[in-house]
Amino acid sequence: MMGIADVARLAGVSKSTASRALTGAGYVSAATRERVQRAAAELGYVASTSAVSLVTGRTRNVGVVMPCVNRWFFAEVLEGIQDSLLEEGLNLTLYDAQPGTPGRRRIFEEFLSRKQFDGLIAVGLEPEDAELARLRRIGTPVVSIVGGAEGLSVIALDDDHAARRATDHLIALGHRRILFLGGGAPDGPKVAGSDVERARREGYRGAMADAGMGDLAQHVVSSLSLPSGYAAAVDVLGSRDRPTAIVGVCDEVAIGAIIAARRLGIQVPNDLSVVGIDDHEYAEMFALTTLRQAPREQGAAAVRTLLDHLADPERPPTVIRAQARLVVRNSTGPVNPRRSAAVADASLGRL
Amino acid sequence: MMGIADVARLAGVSKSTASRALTGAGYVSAATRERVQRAAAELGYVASTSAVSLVTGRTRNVGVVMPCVNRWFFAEVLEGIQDSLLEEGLNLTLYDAQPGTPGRRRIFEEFLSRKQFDGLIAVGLEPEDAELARLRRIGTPVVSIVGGAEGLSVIALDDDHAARRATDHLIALGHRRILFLGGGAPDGPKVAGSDVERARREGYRGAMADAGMGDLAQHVVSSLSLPSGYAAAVDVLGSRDRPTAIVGVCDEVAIGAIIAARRLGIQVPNDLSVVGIDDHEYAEMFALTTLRQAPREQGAAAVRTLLDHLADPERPPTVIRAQARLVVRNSTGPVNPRRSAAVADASLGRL
DNA sequence: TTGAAAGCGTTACCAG
DNA sequence: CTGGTAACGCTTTCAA
Repeated sequence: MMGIADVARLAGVSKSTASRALTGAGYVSAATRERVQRAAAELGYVASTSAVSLVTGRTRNVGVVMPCVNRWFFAEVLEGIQDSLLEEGLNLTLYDAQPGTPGRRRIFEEFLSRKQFDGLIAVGLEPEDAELARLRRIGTPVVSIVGGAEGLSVIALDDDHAARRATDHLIALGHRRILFLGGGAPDGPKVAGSDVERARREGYRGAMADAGMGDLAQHVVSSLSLPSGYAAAVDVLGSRDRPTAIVGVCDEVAIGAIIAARRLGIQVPNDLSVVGIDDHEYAEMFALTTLRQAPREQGAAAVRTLLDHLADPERPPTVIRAQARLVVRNSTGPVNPRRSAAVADASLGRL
Repeated sequence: MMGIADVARLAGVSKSTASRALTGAGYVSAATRERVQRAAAELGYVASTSAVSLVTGRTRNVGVVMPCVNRWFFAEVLEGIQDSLLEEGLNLTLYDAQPGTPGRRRIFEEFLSRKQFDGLIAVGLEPEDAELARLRRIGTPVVSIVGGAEGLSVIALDDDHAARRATDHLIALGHRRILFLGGGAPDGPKVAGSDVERARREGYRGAMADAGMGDLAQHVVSSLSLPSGYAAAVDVLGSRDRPTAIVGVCDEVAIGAIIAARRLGIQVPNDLSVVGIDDHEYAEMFALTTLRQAPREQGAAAVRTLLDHLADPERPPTVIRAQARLVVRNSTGPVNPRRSAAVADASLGRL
């Protein structure tokens, strides 16, 4: 095991000088620095992280907690975080805290209090009270993506606004029978993403109400996944008085609806308009109109914010709430008068 | 900052005794242990990881390197690893080493040599020679998932075998015009997954050759993603002399082909059979016949193997090569005689 | 069964 | 600009 002592000896200087030369802190003559660096390179010396951390109090390590990594949004955020961290020479310790698992409990009770990192990024966590309490007591800065909490810095999408714009877009195209697809049952059990889903549903409702169509608002339950969106849409679209437009709680659900429509012979966008929220990697393939959020950039922003907090511990928490941009593709179009009429007929029981 | 000294003081014992009581190593009377633990709990004491690592030489931390986290397979493997690690009370440090990025270079040149972890799991890395050399010199055990290398323990799928079985399944159904969809151009640039793709293509070719249909073997390029599979399949299926069956290099590509077929009005499985490799989360929704690999379990197995190496450093490397199991759903069926004839006609130029 | 003391490999402080 | 020395917080001999 090669230590800085070996480097110092080879370079013919003291440990202190070697340390200064290598870390760049403090005065060292150019010649000495050169000599020490050469020696270190020759020996393949790498400083022991534990020793450095022990004495400096910094781990050069950032913790990331998220409820899963196998969903598009989370994976993207994670890559965004990783990229930024790498640039700063910081390590990423991952905690995959799936709700309701013993692993999650352990993460909150043991791992997070180990102070193995200089700061923490929590993504879409929707922590319970006990968990939130632990988060606060961590002692290092915490930045939250998606969800927020008093006293933490937050990077999030304005979900209400996104859903509102999605709905408004459909309304502007003349749609009235607009369905909101996705999210849990109004008083079902709490699952990952349910806060987000609720906010989006509220946005949808708000837009409908503002357009004087509050009584037409309709919500069908679906998990935030493509197969689930597909299954739910098959049910919904099978009925005679089906909607002319669907707001998907997220792109995967919206795409599920498009696939369902195709299978049932319903033309998109002629007979059915579909809009999502995300701008998922599949959105383009399905020509999905959607509200773009940029998860990678959210990840990068979280790292920046965290770094700011690290540099100045007194810095008050900040909240960034981004507005999604509408990306119009080909899954939405003006309401089809024929279908519309047929629907009207159907609803009057004449067909 | 509370140290073990504070715990010791409160419990009225020495640091050594406190340490023994807390770590469980060495003799401590039950009464003392009780007292120390109570004191620790009262103070909310948590041992400093860096201090412990410094003295024990163990970080209780496992590194995981993969070329991306936003693809199904990798995300699943990652969750499998995380679950197992959590159970063992080990931390996971993630390195997302996307090929060709400066980040990747940095990971190999700086991070991996920091010895911040007790062991490393490399997933689908396909390292270049220089990278592999670094991997070997890490000094901690390395377990590889997917790819392998002399001297490392490996957990992998038998890709050749999987593709063979996929192809045999189609042959047994009477198909002759079977296309292999996916993977890079034979001598294109090296991209993530290209070794895997090559092995699967070989398996396909082998099966075709063994059935005396080697000259019918046909390969169309596609990236390992759903949109890419879709686009490639649209091209392929648009032509009059299209295949009656497709082997997708992975499920996403296969599903892309199914979606393409539907769009073109081609019935699956009546007019086209499609088989994939993976058993992706969407496979069931598309009734995709596929060869199941279990990435979570591969992750778990890698952790087990790594732990074995940690427990016994002399343990020679092991290689586990799993055989995928055929899961028959509804995307494959007997070749349709009518279409088959039409194709034969077309190929003779009579249509 | 317990305590004192010696490190683990660095950085940081203080003289020189 | 450089070298000695004291931490950093813990585990681990070694004696008692």
